[in-house]
Parts: sequence; C-alpha cells; structure tokens
Amino acid sequence: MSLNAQNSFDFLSELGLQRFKCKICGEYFWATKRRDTCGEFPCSPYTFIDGEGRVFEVRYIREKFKEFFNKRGHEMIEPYPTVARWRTDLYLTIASIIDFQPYVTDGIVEPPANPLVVVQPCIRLEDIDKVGLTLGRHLSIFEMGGHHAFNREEDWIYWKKETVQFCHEFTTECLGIPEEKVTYKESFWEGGGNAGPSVECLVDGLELSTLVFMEFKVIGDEYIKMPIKVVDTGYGMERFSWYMSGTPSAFEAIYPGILDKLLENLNIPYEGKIFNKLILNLNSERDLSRALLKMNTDERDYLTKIFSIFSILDHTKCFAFMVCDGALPSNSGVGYLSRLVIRRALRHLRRVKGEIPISEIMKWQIDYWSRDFEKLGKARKAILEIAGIEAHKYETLLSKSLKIVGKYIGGKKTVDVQSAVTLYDSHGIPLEVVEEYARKHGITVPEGFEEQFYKELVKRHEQIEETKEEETVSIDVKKYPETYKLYYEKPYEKKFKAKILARFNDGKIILLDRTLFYPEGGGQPYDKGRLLINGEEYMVEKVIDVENRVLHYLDKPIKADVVNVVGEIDWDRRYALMKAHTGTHILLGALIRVLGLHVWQAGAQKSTMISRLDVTHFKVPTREQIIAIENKANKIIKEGRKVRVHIMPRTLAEKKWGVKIYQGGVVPYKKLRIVEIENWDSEACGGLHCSSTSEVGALKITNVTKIQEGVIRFEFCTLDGLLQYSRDLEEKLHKIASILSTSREDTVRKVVTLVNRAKSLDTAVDKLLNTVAKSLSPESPLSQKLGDLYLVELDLEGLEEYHINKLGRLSTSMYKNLVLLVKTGNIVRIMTGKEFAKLGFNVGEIIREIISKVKECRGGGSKTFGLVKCSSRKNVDEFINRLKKLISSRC
RNA sequence: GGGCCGGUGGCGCAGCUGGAAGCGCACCGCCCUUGCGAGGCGGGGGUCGUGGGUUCGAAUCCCACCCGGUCCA
Repeated sequence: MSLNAQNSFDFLSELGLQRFKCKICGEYFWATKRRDTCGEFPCSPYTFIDGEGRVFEVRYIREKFKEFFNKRGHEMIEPYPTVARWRTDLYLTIASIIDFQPYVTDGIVEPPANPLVVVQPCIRLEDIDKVGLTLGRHLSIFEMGGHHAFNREEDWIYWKKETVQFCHEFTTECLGIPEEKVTYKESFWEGGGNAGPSVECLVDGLELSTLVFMEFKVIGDEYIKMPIKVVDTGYGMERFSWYMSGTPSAFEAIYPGILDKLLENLNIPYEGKIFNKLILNLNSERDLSRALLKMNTDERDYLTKIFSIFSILDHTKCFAFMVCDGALPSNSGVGYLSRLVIRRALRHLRRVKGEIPISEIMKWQIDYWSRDFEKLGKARKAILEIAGIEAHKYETLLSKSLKIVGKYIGGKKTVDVQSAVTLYDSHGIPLEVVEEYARKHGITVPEGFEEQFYKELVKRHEQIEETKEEETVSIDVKKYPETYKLYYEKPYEKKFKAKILARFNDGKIILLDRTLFYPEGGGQPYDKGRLLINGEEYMVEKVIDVENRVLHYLDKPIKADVVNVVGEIDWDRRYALMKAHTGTHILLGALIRVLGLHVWQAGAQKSTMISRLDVTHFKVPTREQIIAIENKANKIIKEGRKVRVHIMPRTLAEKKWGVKIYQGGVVPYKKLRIVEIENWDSEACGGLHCSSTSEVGALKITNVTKIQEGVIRFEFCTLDGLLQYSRDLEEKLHKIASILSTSREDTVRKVVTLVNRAKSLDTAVDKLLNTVAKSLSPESPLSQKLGDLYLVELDLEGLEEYHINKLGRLSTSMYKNLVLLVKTGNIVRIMTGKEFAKLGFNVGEIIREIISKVKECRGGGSKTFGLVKCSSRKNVDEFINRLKKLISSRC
C-alpha cells in the first residue's frame, strides 16, 4: 500500500532508532540495536515467562498508565460504557478511540479534553473462540489504555515523534522494561471508519501497544485526508500486566485470587509449566487439536480443562460488564451477544464438570472488579439474577436437546449434515452434542463431517439476501442559513413572525429563518399548526429538520412573492407532547430506581395520547413493581420539581452526570443540551419539556409488555391522555354492560353467571347428545332397514358441526350397523358404524360414484365418513335416495 | 433487523402426502390389598396460538399477525 510508505516512519530515526528487516517475516521494524527478528510472535518466541516474582495486577498498570500521561499534560477522562450506545454502526466499544468517533475525529465536536488519557474497558467478540487457547493474548474483554491528541493546523498538540517517545518512556522508564528488548514494527491500521500508518510496540514476542496516526477517513475504497490528525493509541493493560508478571498465562495476572478459587472449587491443580510444551501460536480449535495430538492423554485432558477455565474467567467478567451497561441477554441486538458470551461460559463450565453455579463465579468477578468499576457493584443484584436466569434457560435447552436430536437422527444409520445444521441453526444444539448422541446410539459420523457441517452452515447464511434500502427525498438545504430555533428559546410561545428563505416542491415545502414549529426528533413528533399570510391560512402538516434547517410541509403551495409569515402552533398538541416528554424522563428515573441500574432506554415514542418507553430489563415487572413505579413517578410530579435545560460542553456534562445522559443515543452536536429534572434524571435531549414536573399532572402506566428478550415496553399516558384513556375504558365497560343487559357495577357478577351457565349448557348438551345417540338403535322408529344395516336420517339444521360429529361418533360406536345421515341445510353427512366397512362399503367411493350422476353436488370422504354439499335441498334428497338404493342393492 | 424451528387436554408429545381429535403422565371413581407401593377396570378433561383464504371437507395446504425457541447481523 502506497499509504504505508517508508517515509511515514522516518521520524523514528530522530529517536535514535534504526530500521531493520525481519529475517523471518520480512517486515520492517525499528530498534535501538541491531537484531534479526521483529520481536513479534512467532518470529520471536515468548521469553518473558519466568513464573517468578510478584504479580502486577491490571489495576497497578492502569494507575501507572494514567498517572504517567496525566503528569505529561493529558487530562484524565472517565471510560465510556462497553455498550456503544452513542453509535449506530457498532454494538460494543472495541477501542478507546470509539468514544470519540465519528464526531470528534471528523472535527464536528470538540474533544472532551486535548490531549487526553483514558483507560477504556473494551469488548471484542470476533476472536472469542481463541480466548484461553492463546494463554491470554486474546480476551473478549480487556482494558485499552489510550492517550489521544486531536491536531488541527491552528491548534497542534503533538504527533508521531512525541507519541512514540511517550510510549518508549512509559515502557522503559516507567515500567522498567529494558530498552534493547523493545522494537517498533511498521504497520497500517484501519477501523471505525478511519485509517493511518501505525507502529506496533513489541517486547519479547508480545505486542504491548499500537500507536496509530489517523490521517484518513475511509469511505468505500477511498482514503480521504482528515481535517484533523488524530493520535490514536492502544495499550493493552492486560498484556502489560502479563508481561510484567511473567506468569505462564495472562490469566494468573488478570484474575489473581479468582483463578485460584475456581481451580480449588473444581478440584483441579494448577501446573503452569505444562504450557511450556505448547506452541503458543494456537489460533483455532484446529491448531489446538494438532498440538494436543503430540501430547499424552493426561496432559491433553488437563490442558483442555485449563483452557475452559480461562474461558470461564474471561466470559464471566465480560458478561458482568455487558449486563451492567445494559446489554441484557436476548435473541436479537446486543443482547444476543451477551447471551452468546454467557452460553459459552456455561458450556465451558459443563466441560470441566463444574458444580458451582455461574452466578457464584460472577460474584467473585464483581467483588474483584467493582473496586475499580463502582457501577458493577451497584448492578450486582441484577447481574446475578440475570446470570441465574440464563443458566436455567441453558439447562432447559440442554435437557430438551437429547430428545430433539433423537427426533432428527434417531433410527438413522449415519448422521446427515442437513439434520446437524438444522439442529444447530434452529435449536441451538452444538455439533458436539449431536456427535455425543450418535456415539451413544451407534450412529456413525461420516469422515470429515465437521468440515461439511461448517460448509453447509456458511452456505445457509450466505443465502440471506440484503434488504432493500429506504428511499429518502433529499433537498439540498446547505446553501441556506440554519433556522433559528425559537422553540428552544421560548417553548411556551404559541405565535411567531418569520421570513420565508426558500420554497421547495412548488411552494408546498418552505424553509423559514426562525420557527416555533418543533421538527420530528428524539421520539417527539413534530408540531402542527398554521401559517397566516394576509389573512389566508396554510396548514402545517409536517415539520422536519435537515441539517439544522427546519422544513415546513404545507397543505397547499405558497406563492413565490410571499416573504413574511405569521406562524401559530397547535398549542394543545404541543403542550400534550411536552408533558409526554417530561413524563418519559420522569418514568425512566422511576424505572431505574425500582428495577435497577441495568435499565437503559432502548427506544421511545411520545404521543398526545399513549406514549411508550422501551427499556432494557429481563422480565415483565410484577403488578407490585408497576404500582411502585407509578407511585414514584407521581410523587415526582406532585412535588413540582424544576425541569432545567443546560447547554454545556460534553466533558462538563459527562463529569457532572456521567454517561447515563446518553439514554437517547447519538448526540452529534458540539455542545450537549441537557434536560435535568432536579435530583431525578438528566439526559442529553433535544426535545421540549415542561418547566416543572407538576405540569405533567399525572402519569399512568397503561400496558407493560415484553417486546423482545431483554426489552420491556411501558405504555403510559400523562394527565390529558389519562382522561381520554379512562373514558375509553368507561366506554368499553358501558358496552359490555349493555351487551350483558346489566349495570356497570354488576358486570363481573353477570360474567361469572354466564360462564357458569355456558359450562352447564355444555354438560347438558353432552348428556342430551348421549341420550339421542342411544335412541338411534335399530328398534328406533326412525330406523330404515337396509339388509344387515339400518339407516337413520336426521335433520339437525342449526346444530354446530362439532356437536353433529360428536353425536355421530357416539351413535356409530354404540351401533355397529348404523348408517347415520345428518342433514344441515344443503349439506349431508354420512357416518357409519364398523359393520359398514366390514361389508366392503366405502363412503368416500360411494359418494364419488353418486355425485358424478347427481347435478350440482360435490363431496367426498373416507371409508367410514363423508360429506356432500349440494346446490339445493332437492339435490340433497336425490342424493340420499340414490344412496339408499345403492346400499340396499348391494347388501 | 433477517433466516430457521415450534405453538394440539393440567404437563410431555403423536397426528401435518386434507376425510368423525389421539397417546403417555397426572386427575377422578370402582376393584384387588390389613395398610403402603403397585396392578386391573371404568371415567372426566382439548373446537388443535389468532384471523383470513383455498376446499364439499383444514390440526393438516396458502397468507397475515401474535407468542415461544434458536442461529446470524
């Protein structure tokens, strides 16, 4: 790649480094002294593992890192959540720079500080299957230390040379790693929509940090120069911790205490030395099995167990963070990822035959990590409960799976790929369970089955086609000035004067210089209202915001020469929406307090009637909880707490209220607009609010549903809606009462009597049917003799099909020679006793034979039962006559 | 958000190339037994997730929706 030109790295010579070519991989690297290899595994083996001396916990490294950079002018920033709620293109925070993409890196938003240092917990699941196998090089959750600088021409902080210098000093002077061991490999990095040359800092085979010089924005295949140059660094806190500790694997360093407790609990001794026998570049299950083949059985079994334990450690920590940040297990969205993580942990726990509940391990993790991450401790109860629920679900799945596997491959001689894939795809049953079943039941698993299995799996998922994109009519508004947003300045004003700046769609869409009309956004619907021009009225039907220009959609075109307008918003609608919006914030505050800190907003829609708020939570709350939530919310309303709006820099807002302000998601502005309900709730929000909670009047939750696993929807209304809502309920009750012809007070009693009556009618009908059936004996006056058989013809017009069938079933089982004909309108049913078929008759055949001769009759049936529909009663009778003749002639 | 699997008596399921809703467990009654366990006989309990459509006829086929499960973004 031309972008990765050598001159990108020339500055390294100024730091006293020399450029060499790795004799093994052929890549270029820099070092203080001549050496043959680049310093990265496998060109250079791991030489730092000595297994002696003190353990440097992640905490130690983290503090050292923060302190080092803080002393060198970097402001400390609190880490963001691991769930990247502020981004639409990512579920998880995969690097520290994610916190600042894309708005800061694009130059739209000022960085919270410049330069800054942050230690960001990150979650990456792409390589989750490698966790454990690589002894800790891969982790699903890790802390990335980053020092970042955002450079503009006019405001230059620092660039490549200083960055490497900082890194070098931190690695060598601060942590005491010998300078001659450190190498810097040339590379190129790309991710999150940005790219640039990078330098990897390697020591004794291990990559400890990567320094990226972000210069490009990646759009499709194109690299576009960025307006600002960003120093994006990533220091692996766990890597440093491992390196410094020199333990056989990283897990001893990351999880001191927890690892021991787990081993002890599982009754497994720990022998780190065995790892020396392993090739350390295990990257896949296949690599592992190859390496394991070279070992003896005991060693192999032992190692497999240890790898599982590593995975359990890693995954339980990861899960705790995810749940804490609101990624509750689900079958879709981020929630699926957290379920994936805990399922993997549970699978490993089963492999090592762990009797210990996973929530117990989770408890240890919370105890250990909440020392640094307070939020984990606060979410403790929810995390443990959710882990318990997930473990239980997994158990249910497993206990069901054997039965399901049997259904698919039981009785077969070999396992077929299709079945195995369906079992995995539709039922979540992993291949190993299928193979286990096959082995037990003597079903052969063909050669190379696993490969075929994955091939088929990939094939199935490739077949999924892309969904069509939605068309949006875009109007180029950028050449006009931004609309002045009067609605923010004066949310209680109803009328305003403005000038028309532009007309679109022949005057049906207009752009104003200022407006009180709130455009759709943040789950708050747009305002409606009217524009007045010389006494003529134009209705405003829709309002949208395009790049801060507010477009008004009118019911009829406005003339080209008009400039001045008077606008008036539909105040009742707007005020109802303001109350709904403030109500939403009040409700969210109540939900977090009653249900727990894992509750995050997952979506919201305000309405003048019933609004809704979706939040992350794992089960539909109980009636008591819902009442508690309502009571809390109404208390806040009654107290008349102040609702204040603050416009303030991001950093300040985050410092004051934390990342919880990002409930609504992406905030693409330089400064945040914070809506604060005194001591209750603070959110970055672009909507319009009441100035006191008392204006909301009241809040009633009208419905609570689980819209998907891990997401609960609360439908609610404020005072205006409540009035309408109760009227609707009243109306319904009134209708029910009138149908029951009783008073509204007596409806319940009446329904009870009716239900009881229905039940007694049912039994009465059953009894009567039984009596009628009994009466259809050969001696019955209705009986018509047909040889050995006899026929009864009934007209049961109006009787339900269900009861006719029941009567037929009863009578024909009582009387084997009975042929029962039941007429209902133009339909006739033929039901026969056993004797009929014994004599060689077949109802279906007979029907088909006769209807070919009778006009406008259709029908068919089985040996003992049949149904014929004719166009008229006359044809029915003709059919019956022919039937009788036919039967008697053959008896 | 998409794909796949499923929804049938209280529970677990069969029936799904369309023809009168079944089985096992549980439940009730009787018999056997000194009692328990068990066994024998008999019985109650479902209009097949909801709504449309095709058909003479739908649990079964088609469409939409709801609910549960699962895999993948």
